[in-house]
Amino acid sequence: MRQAMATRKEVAELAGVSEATVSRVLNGVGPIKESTRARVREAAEKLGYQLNAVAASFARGKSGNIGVVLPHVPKVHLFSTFYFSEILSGIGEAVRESGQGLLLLYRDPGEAYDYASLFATQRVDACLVLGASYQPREMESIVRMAELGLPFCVVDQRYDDPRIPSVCADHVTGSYLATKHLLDAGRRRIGFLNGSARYSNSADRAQGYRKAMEEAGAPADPDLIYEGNYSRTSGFEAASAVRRDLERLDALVCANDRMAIGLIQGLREQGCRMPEALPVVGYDDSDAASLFDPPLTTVEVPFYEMGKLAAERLLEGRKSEEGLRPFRETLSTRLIVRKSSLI
Amino acid sequence: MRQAMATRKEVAELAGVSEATVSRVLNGVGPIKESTRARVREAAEKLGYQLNAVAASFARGKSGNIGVVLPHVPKVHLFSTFYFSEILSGIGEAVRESGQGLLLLYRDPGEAYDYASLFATQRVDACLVLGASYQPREMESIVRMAELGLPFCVVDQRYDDPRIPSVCADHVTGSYLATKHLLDAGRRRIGFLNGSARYSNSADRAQGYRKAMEEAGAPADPDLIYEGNYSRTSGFEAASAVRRDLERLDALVCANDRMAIGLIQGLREQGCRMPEALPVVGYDDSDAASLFDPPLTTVEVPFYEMGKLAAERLLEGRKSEEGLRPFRETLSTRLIVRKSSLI
DNA sequence: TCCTACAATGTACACGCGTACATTATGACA
DNA sequence: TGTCATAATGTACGCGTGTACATTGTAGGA
Repeated sequence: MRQAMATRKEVAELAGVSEATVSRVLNGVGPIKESTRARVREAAEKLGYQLNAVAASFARGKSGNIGVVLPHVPKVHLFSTFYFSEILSGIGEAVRESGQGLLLLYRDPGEAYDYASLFATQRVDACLVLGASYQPREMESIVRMAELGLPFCVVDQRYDDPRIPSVCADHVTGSYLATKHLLDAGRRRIGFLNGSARYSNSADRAQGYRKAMEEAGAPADPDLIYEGNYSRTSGFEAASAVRRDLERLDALVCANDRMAIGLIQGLREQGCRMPEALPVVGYDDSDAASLFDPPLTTVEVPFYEMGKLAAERLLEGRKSEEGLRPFRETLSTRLIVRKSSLI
Repeated sequence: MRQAMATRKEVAELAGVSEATVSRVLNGVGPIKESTRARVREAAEKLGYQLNAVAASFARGKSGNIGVVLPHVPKVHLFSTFYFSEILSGIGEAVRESGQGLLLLYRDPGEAYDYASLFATQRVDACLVLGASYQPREMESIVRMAELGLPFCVVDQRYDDPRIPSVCADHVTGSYLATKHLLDAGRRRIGFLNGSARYSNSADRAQGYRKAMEEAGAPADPDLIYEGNYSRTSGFEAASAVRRDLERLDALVCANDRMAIGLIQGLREQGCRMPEALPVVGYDDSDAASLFDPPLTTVEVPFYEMGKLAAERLLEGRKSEEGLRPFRETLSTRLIVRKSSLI
């Protein structure tokens, strides 16, 4: 039942002009007499004609799509993760306003992903990389994109290479503030539950933590640094180790809220009263942070704004003549005090 | 610095074959001598040649993209909503496996959205509609798609028109179970905080609630039915009205967890002890439900599965010859009892 | 050896658009 | 009226595929 679309030729005939003129009217290009424009518009309307976006992309040599490359983690509902969902919301907002398409792409973390071919095959005109890590193959792929001068931006992952554009958050300060908050409350032996070390933002958090500890003259004890993977489950599992070290611990800083929640749940399961047994601070200020019992002291990170900014920068660059210059934006973070860190 | 891509012609020359053969090898079409296949592969590899996806789409007359149409609500971080994020995660999983592209599209709720033109312009080969409502203009647009026999599927919104394919959840039963749970606990005067009436899933919830009440011989009191918009804020605001009616209320069923949480927070702010003052049940079994204090009794809805199923059905239909036949799948819901509904 | 069937490959073109370049209309000005 | 700049439009072609159809190669049977 799908009716064949009217062709540009038919529109041209009906309006009594050439196909080129139809094209010009529909794209708002070049000088056109007002009467002609009206005739063409009318003819197109009457025939129900619409530009074929694929053909137009082809002729222009641009897909009109911005790609967002996401890690595919089996069994994880990626969009349901505060981190990704917020960043994506920001990206969505910016791209929506621009009229470009938003194409979602999955990559296997750790695998080499051929970003360049995304451009070679013209599936995207520019792309945003989320959840990137320091792993060699992943870095190579990204560096290669930079070498080719392709328009892209990495979100929340720092690389030393200055050619790699990125939008990050100041996790060093965020983590520093979280730790200092506990130190100011008189805690000295503060542990740290970090996420996977392969992300720069994990390293940054660790750095901020260490910095605060050193400044306070209570250097971080390596034995009190735990590693999870940012999942609630990993926090839950870390509870055993933390439980064992409980006598040597005054407080704990977690690299995200989910792990903090998992940890608290795990400790409770092991008979600890929380937060009395161990003040905890989270990180991200996710929805869960304020809803959880106890509400989490945490670090607010402008994920939405980061996504939006990254997309906007990319879209700007797309317009300007000689692509976009590499850039690095770092947005600030902020401590939010709630009950989980109080005795 | 962007190096020009090698052309199919060059590959053909290097391999000593025609362009058609190159195309056949790369698409795995038709019988090809093994030695030829190898030569072509090698040549393509050597030249770093890759099919131009846009050109291929153009030649095929298909974009290779599945569209997901989302409502754009200003200031709402759509992906950060349990409902959308779960459905999207499911869709993402199915589409990822299929090798199609996943194109995100925004529509203004209530406005007429020209779905048909999405196809006419070939931006998508099929599409999924999320967050659709009963509003006349929206319905018209969707019916029009059905009339044109376009491949699409509406998620979690029922229409009477049998030509409209959809994947829904059994909210009547879900809401029925939630209400019955309270009735079984001896509550009689049960109120209902619904979401916007323009969604069929709101109507279904209301119906399940009324059904349970009638069966129990305690017909729903219209005065005890409140309306929010599924946001936490709207739940918070509803607290005033509920507070006023507190003497006439034994318990309250909410149409989603966010509103339930907002309501409880609002009532607490007005000096009520919760859940003692009013047992509440939520709906969705979002992450927040189990984290909140008190943990919410709620109804589990397989949003992820719904998204996945809808996408799979669409992708199947794409393969089969004469498109997809209209279908309606209804997935079941399940009550989960926690503390918010206990005295 | 010739014929036939099918495998393997080549030839040629359409797909629908954007746009460089060519051409014609228009109006201002001398 | 003639000239010229510019507006307005037309002509023609390329973009890189997929694929229908034509052609050639090959093997097996009569």
